[in-house]
Amino acid sequence: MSTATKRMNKSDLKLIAVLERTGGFASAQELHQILRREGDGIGLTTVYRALQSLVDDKIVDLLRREDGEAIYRLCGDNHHHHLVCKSCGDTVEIEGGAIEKWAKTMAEEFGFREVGHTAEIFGICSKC
Amino acid sequence: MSTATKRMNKSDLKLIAVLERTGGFASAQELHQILRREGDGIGLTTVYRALQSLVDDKIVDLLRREDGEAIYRLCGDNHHHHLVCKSCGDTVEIEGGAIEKWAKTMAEEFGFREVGHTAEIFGICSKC
DNA sequence: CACAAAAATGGAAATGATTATCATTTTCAT
DNA sequence: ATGAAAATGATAATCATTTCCATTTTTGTG
Repeated sequence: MSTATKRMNKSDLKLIAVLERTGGFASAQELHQILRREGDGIGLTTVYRALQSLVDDKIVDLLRREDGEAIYRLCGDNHHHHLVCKSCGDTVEIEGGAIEKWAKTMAEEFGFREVGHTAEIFGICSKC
Repeated sequence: MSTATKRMNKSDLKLIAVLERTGGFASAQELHQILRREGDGIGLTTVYRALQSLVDDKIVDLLRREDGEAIYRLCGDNHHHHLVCKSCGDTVEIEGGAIEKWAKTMAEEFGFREVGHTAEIFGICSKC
C-alpha cells in the first residue's frame, strides 16, 4: 500500500505553524505580516501559493470576511458547516445532519452522483 | 405619523427592477452590463452607489461569491438553491425547505438574528 | 561528490472589483 | 425662475489576489 504522503514544503509547514499558534482566522496579508515580523523573509506570493495548496488539500478552510477578503484557518477533519456573524466575524461550527440528508435526497432525485455540497448560515450574533 | 417614505431615486428603482426581473443573485458588474445592454447609459459608479444604499435600507441582501465578488438580491425574495453538474455545468433550481428550517433552527440555538444562508449542491449529472 | 532536472521562491507587473474625487447636471422647493 | 441640495458618471486611486519570470534550492542518480 502507498504511504499517501502529502507533499508539503517548508512554506506550507510555516503557514500551518502560524495558523496553529494564532488559532483563529487570518487573511493572507495578515499571515504574511506575522511571518515577516518574526524575521521570516517569506514572500507574499509564496504565502498565497501555500495557502492555496493547503486549501486544495483540505488542510485549511477558506471563508470570507464581510468585505470579501479571504480568511483562512486550520480545519478539523470532520465535515462541518459554519454559522458566521456578519458583524464581528465570530464563527460557530455546526453539524449539518439535515443538510447532508437534503443534499443526498435532492441529488438522487435528479440523478446526480459524486455529490458534495456547501452551506453557510450568516446573521448577527447575540453579542453584536 | 410620518409617512416613513424611503428616499429612493431613479437609479435605485432601476436596480430593483432589474433584480426583480432576473430574480436571483447578480454582481454589480453584471447588473451594470444588463442595464447597459438595455440602452441605459447608467454609470458603474451609480450602480455601486445605488446597491450600497439599497443594502443599507435592507432592501437588498449582499452575499459573496466563492471568489469574493459581491452579489446582490432582493430581500425576502423567496430564494431557491442550485444543483450544479461539475462536469457540464448544467444547473437545476431546487427548493430548500429543509435547509430553511435547519438554518433558522441553528441560528436560533446560538442566538443569531437577521439570518440568511447559502447552500449549493454539486455533483455529476446523469447525462455526464 | 557532481550535475542536470524539477520544484520552490519572491519581486515586479497585471488584473479586477470596489471606492474616492470632483466637476457637471438634474431635481425641487420657493 | 433660481439657488441649494442631491444625483450622476468619468477618471483616478486602492487593495487583495494572480500572473510572469528569472533566480535559487532541492532532489535523484551515476
